[in-house]
Amino acid sequence: MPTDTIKPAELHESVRRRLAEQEIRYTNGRRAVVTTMVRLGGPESAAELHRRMSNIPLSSLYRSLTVLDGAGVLEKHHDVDGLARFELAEWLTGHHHHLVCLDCGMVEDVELGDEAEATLDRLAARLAEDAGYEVAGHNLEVEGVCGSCQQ
Amino acid sequence: MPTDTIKPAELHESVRRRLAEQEIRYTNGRRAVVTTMVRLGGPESAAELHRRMSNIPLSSLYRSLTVLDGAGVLEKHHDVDGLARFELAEWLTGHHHHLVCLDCGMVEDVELGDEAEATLDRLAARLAEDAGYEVAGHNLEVEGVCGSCQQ
DNA sequence: TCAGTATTGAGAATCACAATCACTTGATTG
DNA sequence: CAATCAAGTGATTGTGATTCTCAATACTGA
Repeated sequence: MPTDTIKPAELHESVRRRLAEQEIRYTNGRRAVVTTMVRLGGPESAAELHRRMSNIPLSSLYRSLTVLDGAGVLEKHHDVDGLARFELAEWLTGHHHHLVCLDCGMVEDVELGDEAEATLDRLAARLAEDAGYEVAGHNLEVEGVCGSCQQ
Repeated sequence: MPTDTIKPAELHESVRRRLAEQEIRYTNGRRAVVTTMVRLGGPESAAELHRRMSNIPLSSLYRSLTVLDGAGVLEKHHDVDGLARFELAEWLTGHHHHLVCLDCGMVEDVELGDEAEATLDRLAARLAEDAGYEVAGHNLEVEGVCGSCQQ
């Protein structure tokens, strides 16, 4: 898990700076969201986050998530059921891909080795250029059945 | 666009068989959905489909989409906003990947060359196995800005 | 400290989508 | 060909996630 390697204090400082650039305050509520995201590590739904931070009202939580997403601190994805899931942005955690369990819906972060990543990068770039796109990024989603769902 | 190469008549026949295997009728409403999907080619939302088929009530459209998805004729994805988008399943159109425009949200189907696809396949398989997953498939999503959104 | 702006909390509103239910259609059987 | 009966449809209502509104509050800079 990429987030293992990040010290919370440094991360909060990075986030604070990022927000400051955009003149957005790093309030307690927002800090709490980031802290919880670090603790959980993977992409989590608003409902799950709320379960861990029941003191923060849902509406405020959603707003914090929106603000942090807009500021590039969080990234918003949607799982198989369309539920929104948030995770710390890649500039905080490192570039990674997703393993999705088709059975339980869990999403796991995985990193590719450098060589593999470079290959993928090249593939994506070629693909985009051929279609007249200006490349911004890529994400490989691998679908399968996770260990605990297999037996 | 992969779907260019498929004759509607054959495709309908394939779909009919697929549904028949599961004792599901290929009704007019369902056929209309498939026809519209072929015409549009890419992943489309229920709302967009409804715009093209305003004679079919939304509730019926949703049901048809659910049935066709369940039967494996359509595949359901979720776009950046969490909106569900449907497209013809890969066994009908061929395996492909997605180019997403970060600006207008449009999703385009793209095919990778055989060698590239094989490489990606290997990557995905290794990745999944290392994590104890039983691989089922993969999808590469390349994000960028499309031609018309660039200027 | 004061004014002005950003943020929050509580609740209502919205939106995509699923479920219900009475009615229709269409396949099957005699 | 008509009777039968399950599958499908349309209209409507329900639901759950997310967003909006607005009054109350907290910051920030002068």
